[in-house]
Amino acid sequence: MSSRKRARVKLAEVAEAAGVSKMTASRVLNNGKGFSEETRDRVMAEVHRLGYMHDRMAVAFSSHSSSTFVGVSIPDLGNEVFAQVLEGIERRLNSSGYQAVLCVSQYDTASVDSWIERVLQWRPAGLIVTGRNHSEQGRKLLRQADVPVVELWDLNTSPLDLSVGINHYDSGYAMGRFMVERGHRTMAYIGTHHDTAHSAKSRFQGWQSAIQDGGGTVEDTYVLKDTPGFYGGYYATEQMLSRTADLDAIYYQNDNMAAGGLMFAQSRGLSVPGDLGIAGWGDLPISAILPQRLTTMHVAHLKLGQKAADSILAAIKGKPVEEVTSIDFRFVPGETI
Amino acid sequence: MSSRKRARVKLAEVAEAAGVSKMTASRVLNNGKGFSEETRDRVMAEVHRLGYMHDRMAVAFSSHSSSTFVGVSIPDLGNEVFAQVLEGIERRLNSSGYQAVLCVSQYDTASVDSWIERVLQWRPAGLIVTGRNHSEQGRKLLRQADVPVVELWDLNTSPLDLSVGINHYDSGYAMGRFMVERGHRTMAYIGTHHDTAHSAKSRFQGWQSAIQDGGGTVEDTYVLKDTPGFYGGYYATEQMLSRTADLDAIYYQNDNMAAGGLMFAQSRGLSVPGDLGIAGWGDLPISAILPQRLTTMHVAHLKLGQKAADSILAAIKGKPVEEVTSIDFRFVPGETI
DNA sequence: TTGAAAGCGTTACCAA
DNA sequence: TTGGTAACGCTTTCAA
Repeated sequence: MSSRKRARVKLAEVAEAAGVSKMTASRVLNNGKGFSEETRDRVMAEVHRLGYMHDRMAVAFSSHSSSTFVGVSIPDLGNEVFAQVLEGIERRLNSSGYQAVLCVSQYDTASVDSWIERVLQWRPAGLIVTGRNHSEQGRKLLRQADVPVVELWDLNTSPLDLSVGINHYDSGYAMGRFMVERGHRTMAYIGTHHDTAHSAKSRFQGWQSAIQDGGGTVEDTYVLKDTPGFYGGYYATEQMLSRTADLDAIYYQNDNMAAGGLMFAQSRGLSVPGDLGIAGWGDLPISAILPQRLTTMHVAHLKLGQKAADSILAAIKGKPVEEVTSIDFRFVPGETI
Repeated sequence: MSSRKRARVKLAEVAEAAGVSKMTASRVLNNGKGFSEETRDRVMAEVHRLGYMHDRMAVAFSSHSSSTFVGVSIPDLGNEVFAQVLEGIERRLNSSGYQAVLCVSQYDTASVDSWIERVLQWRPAGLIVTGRNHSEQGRKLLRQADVPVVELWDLNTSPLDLSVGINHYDSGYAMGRFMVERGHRTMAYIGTHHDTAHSAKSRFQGWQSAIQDGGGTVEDTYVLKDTPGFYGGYYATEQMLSRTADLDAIYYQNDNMAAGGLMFAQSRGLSVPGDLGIAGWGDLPISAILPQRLTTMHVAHLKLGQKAADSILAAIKGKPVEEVTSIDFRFVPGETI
C-alpha cells in the first residue's frame, strides 16, 4: 500500500553510487577479474544498499547466452513413477543453478509440440523430454534448435541427441521368464494405453516373448484408457477374471495396478499365487504395506531423473557425455508369483 | 552433423525479405493492427520460409514486459497430494500460454529463498508458493518484486498478495467431531513433521479441539520425519499400538498413511472400526481398493491447483481477483470409523 | 585496474 | 497502413 512501484534499480545506478563505471560494476557482479578488492567492496555495498537485482533477461539478451531454464516434459503426474522421475530431475537441476520449466503433456503429442515451440523461444539451456514419440514437427523443432536434448525413459539407441532410459523390453522379458519358471502357463496382461507409447508396450512385448519362449500362452490383455493406478488394476482384474477362465497369472503395467489386482483377489478369497499369480513393475511404495510382498522389478526412478539432469548439464557445459545412458532394473522376487 | 550452427534468423531479415520494415513485420507477428492483409501474408510467408523464431528474450527486454514464466514451489512430489496440485496448476497455466518454473523444496525454507531470488531475476509473470512459512528474506524478496504472488495450500486470511487454500483447521475439526459422535473417546494422531508447517498441524489442532469438545482425549501422537506415505502409516501404527494401550481410533495425516494403518490392522487381525477406528484425509486413489471404504475428507486437489493458476493469471492480466479463495472439502463417511 | 562506445533483437513512439 | 529512430540494461570489445 505504502510503496509506489519503484523502478527496478539498475546497474548504472549502482555503479554511479559506487563511483565506478558500469563495466567495473558488471565485472564485480560476475565474479570476473580485473578490479581491486576495495572496488569490489564498494560495489557490493551499493548492491546491497540499493537492493539491486540482476536482470538476467538483459544479460541473456546482451551476451547472446541461454537462460538457466531447462524444459522438462512429463506425461502425467498422477503416475507416481513420473512424479519421482521429475523430482529427481528438479533436484539435480536446481542444485546446479538451473530451473525446470515443466510440461505435463497428458500423453498428447500436439501439446508437447506447442510447448516445445514456446519454450524454445526463451532460449532454454536444454530440454528433457519423456518418451521418444515425437511428431515430425517436434522432431524438427528440436533438431533445428541448437540446444541439448535428452530423451528420457525409453532407452533409445539412436537418439536425437542424448538418451537416458531403461531397457523396458528386457525388464519385461526377465519377469516373463520368472513367471514361466514358477510354473505359470496361462497368462494375461493388464495395462493402459498411455505411458508414452514405447515403454509399457516394450515391457509387454518382452514379457510376451518370454512367455512364448517358455511354452506358455498369453490368453488375454486388458488395456485401460486411464492413468495406471490402483483402481484401474482392481477393476480390470475383475473384468478379466469374469471373461477369461483358468488364468494362472497376470502381469501388470506397474505395482499400483498390481496392488489393485491383489486387493481384488483378496476380496474374492483367491489365494495368491496359488489361484492367481500377480506381478508388477516399478517397486513402488504401495508394495510395502500389501498383505504379501509383491513380485516386481525395482527401478531407481529418482536416480533416472538425476541421470537425465546430469546428462543435460554436462551437455550444456560442453563436457563429454555418454550419448546413451542405461539405467538398471533389479528383480524383486516377492511372494505373489 | 551436416549443418553448421546457422545464426538464428532475425526479424530484420524477415522484414527485408518481405520488403517491409521491421516494425511492420513486428506488428504482423504480434497480431496487432495496422497492416494490410497482403502485407500480412507476405510477412508470414517469409516467416515460414526462413524458419523465423521469435526471440522472446529480446521482446521481454525491449518491451519491459515480463516473461511467460510462473514460478511454482511445491514441497515434495513424493507426496501424491502435491503432485496433483502441481498438475492442476500446470495444466491451467499451460493452456493460457504460461509455463511453470518448478521448485521442489523438500520443505527447506532456505532453498525456497534462493530459488525465489533466482527466478525473480528472470522477470517471472507471477509466483505460486506452497505454504506460508516464508523466511524474512523470502518475504522481503516477494514484496519488493513487483509480481503477483499466490500463497497456496493453507488458507491465509491476510496474505502477502493472494491466497488459495483449504481451511485445514475446520477439516480437522469436522473429522474429530464425527469420530466422537461415533463413540470413540481415546484417540491418537499419526502424521509427519513436514507438510509445510501449518496445514497438517492445523488439521491436527482442529481435530484435537473437536475431541476435547466432545469429551474425548488425545492419548498419543506419532510424528515421523518422512514424507507421509504408506509405509510410514503402517510402521507408526505398529509402534503406537505397542506403546499405547486401549486406543479407540487413530487420525492420520492423509489417506496413504491411513491405508498403511488399515493394512497393519488387517495383518494383526484387528477389526476396524471395532477394535480400532481409522480416519484419513484427502480421499486419495488408494482408498478405492482397500478392504473397507476409508473414512476421510475429500479435497479437490487438482481443482485447488487450477484455482491457484486462475488467481495468478487474473492478477497477471490485471483483472479483479479475490484476495482469498477457499477450497471446499467434503466429508466421506466410509466404514472405518 | 578501469572506462567508453558499440551492439544485442525487439518494440515504443512519433512522424509520414 | 507504414517506417525511422530511440530505447530497453547489460556485456563485449577495445583502448587507456
